[in-house]
Amino acid sequence: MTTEQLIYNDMSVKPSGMVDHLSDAQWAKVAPLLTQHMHYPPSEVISRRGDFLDHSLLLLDGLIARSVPSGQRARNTFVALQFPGEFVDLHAFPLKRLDHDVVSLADTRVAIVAHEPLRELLNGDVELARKLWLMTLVDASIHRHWVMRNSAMRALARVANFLSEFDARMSAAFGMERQSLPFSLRQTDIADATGLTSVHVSRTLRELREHGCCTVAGGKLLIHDREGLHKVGMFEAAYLYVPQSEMAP
Amino acid sequence: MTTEQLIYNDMSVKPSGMVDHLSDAQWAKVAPLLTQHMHYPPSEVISRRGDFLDHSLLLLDGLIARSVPSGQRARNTFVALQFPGEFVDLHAFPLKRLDHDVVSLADTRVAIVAHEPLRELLNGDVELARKLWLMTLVDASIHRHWVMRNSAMRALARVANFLSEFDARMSAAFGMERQSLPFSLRQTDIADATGLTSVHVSRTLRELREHGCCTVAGGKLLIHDREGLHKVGMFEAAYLYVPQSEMAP
DNA sequence: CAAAAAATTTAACATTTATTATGATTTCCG
DNA sequence: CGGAAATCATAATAAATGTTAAATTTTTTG
Repeated sequence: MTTEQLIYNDMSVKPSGMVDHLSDAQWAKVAPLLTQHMHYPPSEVISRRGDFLDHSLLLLDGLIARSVPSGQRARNTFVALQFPGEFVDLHAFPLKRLDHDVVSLADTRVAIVAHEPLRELLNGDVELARKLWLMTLVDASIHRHWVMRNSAMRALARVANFLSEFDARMSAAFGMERQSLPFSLRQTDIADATGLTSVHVSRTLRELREHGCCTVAGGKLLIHDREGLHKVGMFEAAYLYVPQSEMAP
Repeated sequence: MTTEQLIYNDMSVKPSGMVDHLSDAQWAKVAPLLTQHMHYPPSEVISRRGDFLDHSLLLLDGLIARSVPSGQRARNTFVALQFPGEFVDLHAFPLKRLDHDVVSLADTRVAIVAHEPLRELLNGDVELARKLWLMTLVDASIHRHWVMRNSAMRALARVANFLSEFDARMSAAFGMERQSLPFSLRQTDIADATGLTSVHVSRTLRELREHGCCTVAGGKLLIHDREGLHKVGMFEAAYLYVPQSEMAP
């Protein structure tokens, strides 16, 4: 509940990740709005469903889930994850009312963008407004993929696809692929994201491990065979619309 | 494949439905861009995944599915439905590349909005641009609900919730609630939308019928007990962001 | 470091949903 | 109108996943 409040001033370096859809010039216009930063420990509810927001968040570091009450089970359902370099709830700028909780899943730093100055800025820059629109549409594309994944894929492929997405988006955030990734999700979190039970997630992760694809343990995701993982999960990254400059530096 | 091409000119009356988020003055600006109309029979692929679009569609009449290849089963997965009064693929305006097919599920009429004049219009009207942005964000909110529904609800609740959404969005399109709705979906379409098999959809519809909630037959959805249907499906309409003026005339 | 709490693993069993197949019904079309 | 095709209903069976519970491991905290 208690949050450390800091004032950073150097946002001059554009973070890697989704925000790289912005040109350097565009980033230079947005960065001055990001003066206030917040820090949250894991499992903190940052904003609540139903809240009317006058600001949005840019995730700088850590991991955030967008979570709704689950249909029938006791737990929640994650409808989205956000990675460093992504806006968390930019949709609240036009939409105002939040339809999901925003929850930290790791030690998390965010920068705050107040809607009022953002409105001023976008009123004067149609191109920039369209870029931010685009970034919310990438979120929507990812939502659609989640619908497909959780509706039409079996547990093994589902978890493999989910971990592939995690890997791809972390790669975008880092600006490079890695064999070992920080992975702060518990198995119950994977369950909430994939619509499985944590017991079945455990079984499924064992299977992926035995296939030689990857290992989830000790807060790390180890990718042993990226190509194999993608194959099991039928993963194709197009739906992520990862900015080109990041993936081909 | 063959499509009848008509020229209507009277778009002066704003359709009911999602597009009612626009004020009358805003509609008056958009309507002149909607001069070209198209008509499609059921099960026509209107646009294909991967296409680069220079236009978007406003659905006037009928029903449209946004469909992607299914993870492992033979069939497709529907990631969205669009109802009359809704834009079908407005996201293609900023995003350009389509990540799903657009398929008619009934006799369908659409109006075409070319992106070029739309860009001109929106460059000069920040408020209108923000409204269109908002309408794509309502789509995203519905996507999130579909993630939850298909991830966390059991078959009976899932189908009940799906039919409740169908009813609510048709009500918005009609401008009123009805006890009997045109329903051009086959059971395989319900299956594609809910991530179930058509066999299981058949069982589930029988159950809903025996509960006295609703009947799907002969191209109609008969709502016998709307409240009961909502209860079985745990349906709450907030995520649809239905414009107020429509539902409380 | 030790105790407590949390997370993971595993197993046995229950339930839900998928699969396959067949017959009945409805819709389409000549 | 009648035959063909599509859709729907149902049943039997199989497979996937959920549930419960207990043992183990890991992490957190005093």
